[in-house]
Amino acid sequence: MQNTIGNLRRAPVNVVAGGVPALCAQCDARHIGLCDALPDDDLHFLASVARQARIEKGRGFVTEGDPARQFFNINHGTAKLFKDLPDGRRQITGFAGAGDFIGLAANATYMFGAEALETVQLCSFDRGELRAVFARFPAIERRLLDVASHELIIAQEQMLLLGRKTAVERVASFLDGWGLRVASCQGAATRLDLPMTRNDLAEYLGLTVETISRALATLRKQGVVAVGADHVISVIDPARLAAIGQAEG
Amino acid sequence: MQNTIGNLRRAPVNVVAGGVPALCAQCDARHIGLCDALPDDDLHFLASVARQARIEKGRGFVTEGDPARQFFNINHGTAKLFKDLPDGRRQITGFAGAGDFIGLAANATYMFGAEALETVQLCSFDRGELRAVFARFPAIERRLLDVASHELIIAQEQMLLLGRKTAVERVASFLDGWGLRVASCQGAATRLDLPMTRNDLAEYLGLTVETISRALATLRKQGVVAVGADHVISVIDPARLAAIGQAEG
DNA sequence: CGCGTGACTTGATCTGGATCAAGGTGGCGG
DNA sequence: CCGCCACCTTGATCCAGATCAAGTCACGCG
Repeated sequence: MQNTIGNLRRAPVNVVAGGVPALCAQCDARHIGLCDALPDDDLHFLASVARQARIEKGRGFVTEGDPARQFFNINHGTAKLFKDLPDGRRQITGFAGAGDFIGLAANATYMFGAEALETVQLCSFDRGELRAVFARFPAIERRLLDVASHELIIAQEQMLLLGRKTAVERVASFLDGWGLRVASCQGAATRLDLPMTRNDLAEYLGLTVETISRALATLRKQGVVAVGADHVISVIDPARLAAIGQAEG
Repeated sequence: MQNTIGNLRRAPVNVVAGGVPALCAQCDARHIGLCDALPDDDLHFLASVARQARIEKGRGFVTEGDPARQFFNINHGTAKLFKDLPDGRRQITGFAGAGDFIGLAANATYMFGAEALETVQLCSFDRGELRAVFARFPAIERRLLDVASHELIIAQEQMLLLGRKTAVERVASFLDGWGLRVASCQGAATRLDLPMTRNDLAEYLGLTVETISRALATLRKQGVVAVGADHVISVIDPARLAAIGQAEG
């Protein structure tokens, strides 16, 4: 239950003349997620209540059960969100990347844990101060409702996956979904650069590492993907991958 | 993709002097869910944009893929929400009862199907008109964000269940959760009156009917529950049930 | 350079829950 | 009253994925 963020600091609100706050200028999420709902001017107000932090790879920054004092918005990097059972079984409930909001699914205490898969940069907002932000910018609250609704859709998709899909279907679904995710930022990518280990994948898809490995081998033998070194997976046949993931194949 | 609601009608806004709209008077959800966020006066405005409908047991009223034109708020009865795979595999993503809101997890089209488990009464709101409601009552939008956040917590809990729990743990989790749910309305109940069949349960918990039956038999033999006729299950040892569901036992 | 360690793969075996099969029970229409 | 049908239970067998086991590979470190 220790404070997992040591290096929080009040964000400096340096303003480039006529531009966006320095804090936001090189933020990967400037034009997605929360902040895109605001004109540049209002962004200054938001930046003034934000603190920026850098989380090293492998470091946890949310502990399930801790009082939920802050929201987070990821600027750069990827984190995993998870829930554990007392005996160590773990379910990763999602991966959060640039623009993603962490902390919606919380009441008094966090109902999940979070850990950086790679070095993560994020903005954190005090939950109390956020009330003030809502009052001033109803657009943000509306945006949050949209975000939450979308997360609900993703969550239901994941329940279908966990409850009903086979191992190969789960892996295909994941790769297809991850492809769409990066495609929405960059162009349609054939080369996926995954930030997570096979073990993370297993904990996300409700399987074991060995089964992930075998499912990837199956997809490779079918000529659907090519498995490279260092977490790189190339999609050879995107249509087939999608079909398998949707259980149409 | 046919319209599954045949008997929608414009709700009459009969006002009992100094009271709540007649539409809302005997609504089970009057003091939970959406409407509790409003004083009686404002309720009239809300009622004026609501249509009330009655869905017979076993009747579907949302079809995945249909254009998402309305939100629903259940007044009475229970419905199941689900997602299907092309080959017929089904995952029930949740059960919605009085006060529960249906339609958050949708964008242009519904991303799930819904069907009444017992005769259901509900209010439906046109999504367009709801914009106007938001503008007039920001409290509702805030409430919806709370609702969505809470649903997100439930969804993550369910992912943990589907991805990592054993059959007996899943059934225990469900019974424990259902017990808490009815306890929050009525007092702590030892006698659970379930509206769904064993098959629904299986589709909710990612199992088969047979496994549900066996898991209940196990819990019965352990003296944790008693299985009665007609969907009645009595909780003999609530603490033990909760422990098994949380995988602490 | 050798050694230790963490991530991954592949093979052999085991097992929890699925599938297949056979009743039991109760409501309901004729 | 009977026969049908939907729902549930219990038993026998099967199998997808877990578990156990053994390597391979890349990398950091003394």
